[in-house]
Amino acid sequence: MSIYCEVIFPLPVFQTFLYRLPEHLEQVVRIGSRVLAPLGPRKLAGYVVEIKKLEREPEFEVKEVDGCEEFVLPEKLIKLATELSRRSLSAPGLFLEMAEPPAVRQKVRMKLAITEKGLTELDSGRIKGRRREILTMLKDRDLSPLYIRRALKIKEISPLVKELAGEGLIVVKEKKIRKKQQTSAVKPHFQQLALPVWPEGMPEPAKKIIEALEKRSGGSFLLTGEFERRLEFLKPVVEFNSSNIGFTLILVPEIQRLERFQRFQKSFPWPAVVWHSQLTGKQKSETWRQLSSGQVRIILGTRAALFLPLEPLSLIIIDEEQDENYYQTEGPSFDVREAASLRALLENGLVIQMSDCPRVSTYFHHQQKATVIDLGKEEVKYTVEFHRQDAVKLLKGNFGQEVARKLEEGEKVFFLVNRKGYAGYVYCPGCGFVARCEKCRIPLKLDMNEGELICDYCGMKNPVPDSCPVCQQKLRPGRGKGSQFLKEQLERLFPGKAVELLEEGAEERDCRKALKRIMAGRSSLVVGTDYALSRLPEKSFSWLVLLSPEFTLNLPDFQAGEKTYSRISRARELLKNDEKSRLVVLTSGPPPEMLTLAVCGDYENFYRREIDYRQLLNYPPFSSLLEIGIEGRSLRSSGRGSRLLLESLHADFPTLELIGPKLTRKKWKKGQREVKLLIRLPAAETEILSYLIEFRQKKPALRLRARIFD
DNA sequence: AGCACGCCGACT
DNA sequence: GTCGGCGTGCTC
Repeated sequence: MSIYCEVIFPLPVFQTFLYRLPEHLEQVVRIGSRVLAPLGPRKLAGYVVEIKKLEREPEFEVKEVDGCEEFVLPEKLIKLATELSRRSLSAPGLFLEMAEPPAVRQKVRMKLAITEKGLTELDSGRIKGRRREILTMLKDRDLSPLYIRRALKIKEISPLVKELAGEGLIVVKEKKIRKKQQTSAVKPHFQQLALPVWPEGMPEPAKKIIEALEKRSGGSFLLTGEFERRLEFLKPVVEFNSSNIGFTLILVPEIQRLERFQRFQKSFPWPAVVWHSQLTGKQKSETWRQLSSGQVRIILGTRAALFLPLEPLSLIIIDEEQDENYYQTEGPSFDVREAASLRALLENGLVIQMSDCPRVSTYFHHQQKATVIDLGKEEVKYTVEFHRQDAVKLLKGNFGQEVARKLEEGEKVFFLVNRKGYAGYVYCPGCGFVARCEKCRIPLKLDMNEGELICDYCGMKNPVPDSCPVCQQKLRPGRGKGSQFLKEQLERLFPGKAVELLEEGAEERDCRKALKRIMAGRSSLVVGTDYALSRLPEKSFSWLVLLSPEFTLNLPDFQAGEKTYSRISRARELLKNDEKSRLVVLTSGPPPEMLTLAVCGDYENFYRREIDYRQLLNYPPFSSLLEIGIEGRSLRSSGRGSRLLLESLHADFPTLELIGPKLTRKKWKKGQREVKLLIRLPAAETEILSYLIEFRQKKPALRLRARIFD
């Protein structure tokens, strides 16, 4: 009787595939083995999740596994992927892919070449249209299909390639890029020190954590307070864990945040490594080798590091737990904080979350469990002032002269703005016409760098019309000025001073250059959006000007308050905390109390207000919300899908409270839109999740995404 | 994801 | 008529 195995492929599908194991692999393949198997016309690498015997042959034709690699994925990571898939409604294979060691994936480079027959046919003039264009391109040199596709703007190239190859007009040359380094089958492993290290002179809460680590009883703590104090507190804890218990993983929300840990990392006697998705193949292989050597005990990284096969992973530290980057929307969407807790649970490990402005729910839950450790913060020394005035008007008066004086003293000023581009819209002063996107119907944003009108929804770029299409008057930029406008005004008001603009869309290289100029003091005026917040060095500005920071407060989002607080909190980090420094807030109306609390870093009072509001409106943590994203192949199909889902939810869960639906846009996939539903969850979340999984099976063309707030 | 199949409008 | 676009369904 043969032995079979179920295989999961890194595809956006929710099924396992059954294969027969050839005899010579029966003893080799294990759960977690990376195997090569035929799927349709192609061969794919997947992971074995089950090995079994069958009473009788299944009805469908079963193919045989083709080969097996040495690498075996730990079962815990398979469990993690499965569980994350269940909660997020993303395909499990996509999570498994994240756990892949470097250099296992073999890349194949495809090149197309024209044949003799192709050349004669081309000369004969019998070939027309697209086919002719492709052959003409190939006359000079071999090209990859991707290159041709882009050059000729063809949507689907593979049928064309197949056709031409079938007629013998071109040949497909496949070149396997050989693996530079074979990943060792040795997984990262942990070596306990011969002599346990017991740190001395620890504060009481640290002892509590160490006890939990030693017992391997799991659990979680929330560390609040100033960053340096957090590190100081963590040092003996990490030292204890890393010498006696297991690996320590420090997670940061984005790559830029790794830098802050450099010094911390070096304060330990063991080599620490960094792991994130931007490492090159070579760097990954090298890091993997270091991990396999058993010397490394501390890993610093982004979400990608969460899937490293570290055993035992006894401590996961999550830095800046409030950071929105922890919710990944690209690829398989999931919450890194949730995944970290799951991973810790599988490893009997402990989680420490850190932040000086934790999410309201996080703070609430930890307060209930008495696991908040507050290390206190620095006293605010800078002065805070509010103005109800337009930035440019303000700068033209006394305020501008003070800024000029500051600049003469060699100090730096940072302006935080909400809006990219030059103006939010352009209009005709004669008839009131506003230029809009033809597809999305929203006003187009004026971008001076591009010299174009850009749609914020679909990313479509349009040339700026010379005049109003209705009455032929000259169009003007409207109110709601953006970063480019402010930069232009600053350059005019402070002639001779370089103004740097830091916002998304700039080349990473240009950004680095700008940062260098700022650091060197060659540029002292900086305009930036949120993009700048994570890149600018801490405590390097003596003036911080926030332009309409209340803007985000009014977004239709129950988390608007905490998001605004966290944004301001992050901006405050850039400000030098001394008597000479100033934080200036420009609002259009009277400043909401929330802002006053945020600019002073008064978390306690912010929290008290916010938690009252949440209770009043029955938002998390007092209820659970389920966010469902529905993405179809077009807006129409997502809309249809969302209505269908709504109806069926209403029918099967009559008491369910629905908030939504609404449209969301995704910047990274221009033009694609998803419909978002928000549901107030009854106690049993599993029930509704299984319901959604069933719904997905009935409507496979829709991509569902689930996220739970509680 | 890739690929095939099938439907539909717009062109040599 | 048929070419190319797009929606749907399948892969052990």
